[in-house]
Amino acid sequence: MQANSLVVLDFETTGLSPNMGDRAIEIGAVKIKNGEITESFSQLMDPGFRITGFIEDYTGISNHMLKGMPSCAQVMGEFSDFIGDSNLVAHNASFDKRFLDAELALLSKSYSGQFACSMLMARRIYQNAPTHKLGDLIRYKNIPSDGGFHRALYDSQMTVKLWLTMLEDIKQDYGLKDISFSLVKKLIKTPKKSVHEFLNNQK
DNA sequence: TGCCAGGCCCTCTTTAGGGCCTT
Repeated sequence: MQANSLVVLDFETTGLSPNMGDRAIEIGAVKIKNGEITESFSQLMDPGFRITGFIEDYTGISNHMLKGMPSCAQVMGEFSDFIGDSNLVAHNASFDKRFLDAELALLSKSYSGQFACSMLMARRIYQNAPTHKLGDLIRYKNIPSDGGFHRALYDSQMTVKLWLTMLEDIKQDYGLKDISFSLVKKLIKTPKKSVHEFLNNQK
């Protein structure tokens, strides 16, 4: 079982809204246990229609690359097995959750883990960062990267690094030995102006 | 071809509007 594991995931999609007919075209994910990367998942998938030039430019994923790739149903079925009962993290998780829920609903599948959002976390921990975009936060924290954002596995790998950096910063700044997923969920619900007080009370 | 959404969060707020994030 994977009760202690966390899956950090990122979708590339045909647009912003599954309610408007958008589909996933790539899923990238990294599984971590006790702060260590144990597995990864990366797969392009055919949404069943041509993607726009904007999405080709934005992601670097072309219609040519998607031709012959397995269907969303096949890939998401495999991804459902990958995530198991892990908790889930994504940057601006409300976006990735919408697509995960929509794709799995088409397969009559669901998942038992809970989502946490690295962007909402960063807005609380790094309140002075100029922006809370993933790429900008990576630069803000001087985390090594080659700047090749907007592919699913790469972005999920960068999100893992940001996530582990945030946990380490909290531990050091507030003298905490361990940070549970439930503590993270409470932190994300804490108003920004009360974050310092909240973390001080966790000792 | 060109267009689309939605949750969070702040403020000149809560009977609202707009920027930030994600593709």
